[in-house]
Amino acid sequence: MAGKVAERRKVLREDLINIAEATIARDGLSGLRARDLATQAGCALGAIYNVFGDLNDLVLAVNARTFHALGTDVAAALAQAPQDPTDQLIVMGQAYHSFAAEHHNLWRALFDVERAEGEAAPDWYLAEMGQLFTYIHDPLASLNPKMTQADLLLLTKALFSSVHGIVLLGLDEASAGVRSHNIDAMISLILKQMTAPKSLW
Amino acid sequence: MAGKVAERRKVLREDLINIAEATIARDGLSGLRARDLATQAGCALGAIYNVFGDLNDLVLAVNARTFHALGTDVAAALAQAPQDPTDQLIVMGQAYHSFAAEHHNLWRALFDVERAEGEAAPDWYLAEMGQLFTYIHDPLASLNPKMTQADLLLLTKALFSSVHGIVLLGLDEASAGVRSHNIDAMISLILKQMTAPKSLW
DNA sequence: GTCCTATGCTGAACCGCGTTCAATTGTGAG
DNA sequence: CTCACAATTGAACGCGGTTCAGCATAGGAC
Repeated sequence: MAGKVAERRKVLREDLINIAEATIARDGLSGLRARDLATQAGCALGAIYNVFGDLNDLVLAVNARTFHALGTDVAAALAQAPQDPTDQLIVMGQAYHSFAAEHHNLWRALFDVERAEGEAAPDWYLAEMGQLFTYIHDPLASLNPKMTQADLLLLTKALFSSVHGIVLLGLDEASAGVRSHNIDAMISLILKQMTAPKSLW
Repeated sequence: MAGKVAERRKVLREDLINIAEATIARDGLSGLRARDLATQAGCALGAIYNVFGDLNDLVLAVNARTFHALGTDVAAALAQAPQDPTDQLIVMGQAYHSFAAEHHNLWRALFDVERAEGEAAPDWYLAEMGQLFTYIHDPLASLNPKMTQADLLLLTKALFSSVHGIVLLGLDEASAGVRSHNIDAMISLILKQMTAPKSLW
């Protein structure tokens, strides 16, 4: 039977991604153990390495899913948002925060995964990132019709990075009593002021 | 001889911190190995554990130094900055960027170190962080004399987080060709706009 | 059906690493 | 000098990712 092996591996691959996803969500990236994975998947320890080069590759597969889900959430928020570009940015920023808070361990794994020194980011990463940037770019472009592409790109990256930083540090101290609505307030504050008409351009 | 043991340990403690600092700076946090440390310090493997509870404690000691050096750099930049509060914020943000770029691995270790789930941050961390926040808070207060303390704190945290996010993501892709002056441009862009008079308060 | 070979699968073993603790060495009071 | 106690040592432990020699299986030839 042609492709029997390929199919078995495909099923195992999906199983392993599902289990790894659940494990990371529950215990964090450092809670992922090859032996536990094999036990839960009902496969041999070595079988993992027939499907993935190493555990890091498996984590990257989980991350691809996570990143895609993140993109979907942000897109859904954008679709329901008002027409006002500033509101759109705020809604997306808060959707980003919401996703990170609800899937904290999976979201952290996106950034905590080991990346080889000079290695280029995988295609799916660039594609998802590009999509997120487009969502941000478009409202900004409509707010600043005269801005050059280069400046728009800079602004896009700056705002994404700012929201990311606010969420990152905000969730880090979340256990220390920082309230979720404070994070949303900071996101809203930054985005409102950054899109306010007092233009510096 | 009184205190002979204590003195020997003190010297070893300093040696270990120095070696760990150099190792992290060269090879990153994951390049730190107990056996290498012992070899380089000319001590027994177990001796490390007479001085530090575990390797994480040693990393925290390195981080304390790094954080202090960061605070000193930012303070020095502030001291040489113009009187204009916005310029002061920009100079500090760029000093933060500069420190992170020049001591990338040590700076990353500040955030990559393992922190126990519910464990409170150590005192030195809170003290240094408070100092940094004061540097940011004061120019903001002079720019917004009518703002409440709570709002000022929110703005302070939001701006710190934003600059942190810009530097973090900027340096991550630094190998991928993002130029350092772009990071500075983003920092300047955010801080100028966020302190622009078009007040939302 | 039976044999045979090539291919896939398995899990015991390997290695590196943080950490421990029984055995050794050093210390200083009497 | 002696002794009791403390400090130091480094071999050994446990854990976890990864490998690979040996076993199982599939499927073609007859």
